[in-house]
Amino acid sequence: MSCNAILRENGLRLTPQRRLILDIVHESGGHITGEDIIKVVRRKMPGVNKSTVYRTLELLEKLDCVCKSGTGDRFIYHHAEEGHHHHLICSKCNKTLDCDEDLFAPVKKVLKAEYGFSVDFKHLVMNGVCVDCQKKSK
Amino acid sequence: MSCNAILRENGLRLTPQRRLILDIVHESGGHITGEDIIKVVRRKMPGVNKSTVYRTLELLEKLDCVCKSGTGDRFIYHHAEEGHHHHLICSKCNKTLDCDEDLFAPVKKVLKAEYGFSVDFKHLVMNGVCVDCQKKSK
DNA sequence: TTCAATGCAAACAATTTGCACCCGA
DNA sequence: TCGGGTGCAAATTGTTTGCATTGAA
Repeated sequence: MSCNAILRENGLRLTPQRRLILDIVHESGGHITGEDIIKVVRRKMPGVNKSTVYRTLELLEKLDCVCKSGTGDRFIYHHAEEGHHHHLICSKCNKTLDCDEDLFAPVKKVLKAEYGFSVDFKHLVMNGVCVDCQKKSK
Repeated sequence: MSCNAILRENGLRLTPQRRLILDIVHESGGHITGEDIIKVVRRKMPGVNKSTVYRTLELLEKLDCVCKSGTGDRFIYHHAEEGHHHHLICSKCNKTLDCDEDLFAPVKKVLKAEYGFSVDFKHLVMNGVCVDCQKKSK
């Protein structure tokens, strides 16, 4: 179901601001920080307030239109439709990569079996060093 | 090498404050947030300032005596000596659990092979629901 | 006497909240 | 006209920084 439909279903509207924010998250490909969303918003639709951005993100998260994860010092958002994937963030160049969630299926199983913990693997952020930066540092 | 030794080696001192903070991180078993450290400090040694706490943590991290990981909205610290383990944080009760890092060895390998990404698995924080809360919600 | 160490207050950054106005169904 | 939606400013939260004082080697 589209975000628009989800909104309507809850008696909410797809305002230009919400449309914009939704688009930005979408266009980001993988994921994007709240701060960066605000930057883009300021460029594309000046006058839109950051509180609107955060409120919209909160709303969209509640409606499962976007996912929110923590990267250590801030939050990142990504489109829920794009399926669950994990985030690889290069600590050298800050570039980000996504990887498939299936990779973690075995781990998930073990955690459940051995620790009784059912992990929410929608929200996994990993730091490390990407290929390019590894080459550079040689 | 003990933290004390590491400090001395760098011409630094193991002051009562540092000793206390080190102890708190140690006693926390798994890991503890900066805020919680401050709370315990206030109880055990009132008058010690939070800036001292954070500065000490920063120092201890630089000296590899403690590790710092981020959960999105805050940081958690744990003793470096206790080896690298990952953190399971229950999103219902906020209880935390640690799991072994070996669990992720296969994943690490795949990420390296398929994405060329060398993950730093010292700092992994996972959200989910713990056994107890799963029972409760039934 | 020197410089590491601390307390205090103020700065910070990212995010959240209170409030009043506005506008569309 | 009712309440969803927004902008604005101020509040919060966790953490960091600047600065002057203190105290141990």
